[in-house]
Amino acid sequence: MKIGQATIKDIAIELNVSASTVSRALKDYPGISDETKRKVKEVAEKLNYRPNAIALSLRKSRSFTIGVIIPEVVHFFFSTVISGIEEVAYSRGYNVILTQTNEKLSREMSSIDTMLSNQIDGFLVSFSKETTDFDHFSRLLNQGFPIVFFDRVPEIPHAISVMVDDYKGAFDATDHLVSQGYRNIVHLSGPLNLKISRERIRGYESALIKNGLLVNPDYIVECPIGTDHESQKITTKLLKSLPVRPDAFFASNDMAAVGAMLACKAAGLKIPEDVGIVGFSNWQFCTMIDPSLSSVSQPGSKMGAKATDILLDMIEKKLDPESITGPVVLETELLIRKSSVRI
Amino acid sequence: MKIGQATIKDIAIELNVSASTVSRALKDYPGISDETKRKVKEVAEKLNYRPNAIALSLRKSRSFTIGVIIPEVVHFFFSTVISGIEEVAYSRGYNVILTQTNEKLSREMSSIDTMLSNQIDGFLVSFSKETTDFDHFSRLLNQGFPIVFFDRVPEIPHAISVMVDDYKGAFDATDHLVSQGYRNIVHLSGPLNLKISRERIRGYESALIKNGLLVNPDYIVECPIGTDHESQKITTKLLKSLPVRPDAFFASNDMAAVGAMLACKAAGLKIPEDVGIVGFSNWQFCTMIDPSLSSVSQPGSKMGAKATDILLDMIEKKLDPESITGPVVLETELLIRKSSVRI
DNA sequence: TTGTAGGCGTTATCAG
DNA sequence: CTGATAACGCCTACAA
Repeated sequence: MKIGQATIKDIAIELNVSASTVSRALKDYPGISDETKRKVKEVAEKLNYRPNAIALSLRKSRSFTIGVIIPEVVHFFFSTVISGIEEVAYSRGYNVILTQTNEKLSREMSSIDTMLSNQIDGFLVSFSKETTDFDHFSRLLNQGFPIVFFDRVPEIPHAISVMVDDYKGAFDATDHLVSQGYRNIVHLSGPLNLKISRERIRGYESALIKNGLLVNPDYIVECPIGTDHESQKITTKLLKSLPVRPDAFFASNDMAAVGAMLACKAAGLKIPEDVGIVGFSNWQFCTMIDPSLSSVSQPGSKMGAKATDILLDMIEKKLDPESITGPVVLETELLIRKSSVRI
Repeated sequence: MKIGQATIKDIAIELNVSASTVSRALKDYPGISDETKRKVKEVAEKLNYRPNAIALSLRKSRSFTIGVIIPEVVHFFFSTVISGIEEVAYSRGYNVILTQTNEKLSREMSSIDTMLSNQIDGFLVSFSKETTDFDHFSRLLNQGFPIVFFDRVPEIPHAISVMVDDYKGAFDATDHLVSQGYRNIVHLSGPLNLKISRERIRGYESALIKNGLLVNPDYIVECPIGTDHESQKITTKLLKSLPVRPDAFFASNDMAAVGAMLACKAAGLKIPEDVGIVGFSNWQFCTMIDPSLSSVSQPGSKMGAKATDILLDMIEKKLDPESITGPVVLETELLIRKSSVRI
């Protein structure tokens, strides 16, 4: 038994035919005798033949591999995106090469480089926080290299991107709180330099206005870090400092929502009777806490799946990039649980 | 400007030299005039030359890519492992191809197949819950193919594995519960076909015995799926069926622990006063729930990093597989929080 | 129905 | 110091 993988050549030698015959027989080409096909397949089986994808890639200048560039793997939302990506890629016969930037631009660039070296067929990108200049992407786009951005999307022409409707998600959440009779709704916002944070604030404000409520700037509080710890401290302070006690919190992320919940409980307030709470992202723990946390779900897995489908369509020329004009916006869904239902 | 990537040939033509000269110049081979080197590098830069890793792989029968097979990406523990893997692989110049099995054996096998087709240099594997027969791995191991198992490790000779000390983790957790005065401790176990589950059971039993308590088989209950939902149902039933009401639950994973917590609360039991609870894995939400959940932390990132280092050492022949006799065992740490402290 | 030759991009080997 | 050639494994015109 030869060391290493059996090749077409090995089969050919064994059967005293040419390599091309074997190649054709294996792929059921017309014009190969059934007898030969049978024999070839038999020997292939016997030798445990496995086509060498590398040789194929070289030949076809296609690797059937896509590169995924993501800020951090250990992040629930991104992990769901990866999962969606992997699902679709697998079902369509593509491999996924994964790299995380840890929010470093330098690493983003070097990863792009090695992936290109590896002849990947396209990129799926959510760029790092350090990335403010998009030349390294524009250059590729201009060459017609397939790239689909998700979640964090750049403002450059011809870039195809997939994102969620942050505005509507925030609007729905706030509107729901109002419909439950809450009136003094605090918004625990994300970092104001992020567009998603600003969009969510916009949604929150619109919902208040639509319902004839006043927008009070004191009720919009930034939670720059976004941990439960931070938000717990902030909420505790708010409960004491605000002239009118808030009766609801809409947080820009679930961890912040949990912080608010813990702070309220500590202050002796009952949820949802005294205070309603809604988060954003629908992390797994939403159903595990008590009371269960209402949240605006971001379809991470769907986003990954959608982005991948678009990318693969581009790669396979099933899709004309020109046909996509704006970003693909996925719907969020307000999942109503116990933390915000009192009627 | 040619479409697609520039090749060595393009540089050669541009400079009227041979391809081999270019190849050598680019790699600073001895015996190439500085003048030529300079010119070659200049043109390479100009044409934005990037070596074709695929061609290299074909030539060297090495892809500088490792394959990672994991049950689920959306799983806090595994995402930390992936992160550790990616870190080390990146720093050592390897690519990571990722695949999730979704706990399906069939998918595990087919992923192995495509990865082998892609000439990966080695595997990092945590197998699926369905995997009870390890022939597909043994075969590779016998051929000398580099594989490192992590977390879920098989019991086959010559398999190299990295795991945490499940026995000790479970022992510590149970011992802690006893020290807090809990006496009727139920263990919600993982699937019994996984070695980690059995090790945790062993740790649980040892701790009871050490403390002079009886091991009651009825108090060891399997939660095959491991969701909070499942465990909630199981716990609710247990609370009714067991002759002596349990006063503590040690769960093999945090989600199951949360399920138990919810079930106890629903039954009107106070935590930690009436019932103590400890989980396993230290998921992020442990600190976010009320009461906060004690848990045995598993160093996921470290596990991924360690497994990758070993694998790459094997691949690069820096390591004699024979030199590793037993599994590499990483320490767990019991994080004590409110759910289990009543003294 | 099958075989031959050439090439995908690179590099090792052997000649000059 | 540099060039020609072959080979990694596979596919596909073109020939036979």
